[in-house]
Amino acid sequence: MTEREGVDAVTFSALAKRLGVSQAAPYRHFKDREELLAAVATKAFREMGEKLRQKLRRRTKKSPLALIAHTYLELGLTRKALYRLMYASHILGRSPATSELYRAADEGFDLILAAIDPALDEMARRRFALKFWTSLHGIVMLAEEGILPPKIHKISVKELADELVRDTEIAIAAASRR
Amino acid sequence: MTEREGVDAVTFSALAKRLGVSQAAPYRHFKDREELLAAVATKAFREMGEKLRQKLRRRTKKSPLALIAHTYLELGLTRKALYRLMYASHILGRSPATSELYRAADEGFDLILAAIDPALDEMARRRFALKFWTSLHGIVMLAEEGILPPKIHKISVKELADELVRDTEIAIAAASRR
DNA sequence: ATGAAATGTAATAAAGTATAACATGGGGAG
DNA sequence: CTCCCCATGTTATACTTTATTACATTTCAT
Repeated sequence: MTEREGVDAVTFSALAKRLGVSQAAPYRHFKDREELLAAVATKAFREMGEKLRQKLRRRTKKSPLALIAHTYLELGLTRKALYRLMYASHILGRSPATSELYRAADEGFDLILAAIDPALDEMARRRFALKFWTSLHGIVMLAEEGILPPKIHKISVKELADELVRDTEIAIAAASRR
Repeated sequence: MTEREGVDAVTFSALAKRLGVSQAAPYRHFKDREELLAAVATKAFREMGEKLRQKLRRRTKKSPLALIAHTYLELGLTRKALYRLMYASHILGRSPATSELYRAADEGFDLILAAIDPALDEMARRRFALKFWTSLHGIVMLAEEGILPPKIHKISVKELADELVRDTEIAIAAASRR
């Protein structure tokens, strides 16, 4: 391992060196690496939530779902390691710190939920939100993997996300009409 | 780190111990950990492809897409670490070994593609396949995360996957009719 | 001002990665 | 058949990182 990248580069050693403190100092603030990473991930969720809420408040011409999709996509593609960490429960484990993380993540889900026609019954809304979220996550993950490089299969990632938004909105509209 | 799990538990040390050889022996077979993991992931893709092809050959009453969805889901939920590794390009890096991996992964995509009405034009088929794949991947990942525990949000993972299959099939049928 | 809590340090044990130098056994070329 | 080369294995070693322990110092609330 000559040089580490992404999450692997976040070590107590590196952190300590950057802060100009001893290697053991960070242990005064985080029980172990897991807790450190959980804190980072939680913060990331909160910040994304905040960013999303801001964007949603000053309503543009974009639909809420489109706004959400684009924000997820941007974060996922520009800060790959961070996005990945946010969903890396196997790294984050199940420390007490993690329950906070799940709360933060749930707030993200709530934002999606809020973007769906409140006239629909609760169950249908959850269903749509869940489908949207999982699908979006799948797009971001595979794109980020490089398994969906920008143009492979002749379809761009953004196009794919936009299509997801459109499909979802059409389905919601159809369900609302009934 | 008292005890490691998942991919982190796959170390040259552990491997050597299990095989009853010296710690350095595995380096004769794999350049480094990355290469070892890439090999494991590639094998997993191949095996899943094989399993899928088998299942698809002896046609049951299940539709091909349902078969694919259920297989992905099962692998993702019963062999979490492995499934995750398969899509962990940040771990697998970009060694020569990895291009093989991408080829293996692509074959998976081709299986999905083959399950979509060949009467449709190529572009539409790719689009459907891609949407289906990303969506399925999102469901599996989030389920595996524990972010979608079996019953959270009152919707089970399997239900979600089945809904994806249904939606996709309906959309394909609609597109074919035109 | 003082004593406890918070924060920092040095020292060290335990794992793991990776490489180098050296050993050996089996199979193919002659 | 013999020789030697290569695949495979070994020991030893350097380095990195995690994590803990025992000890020091700063801070700040009473």
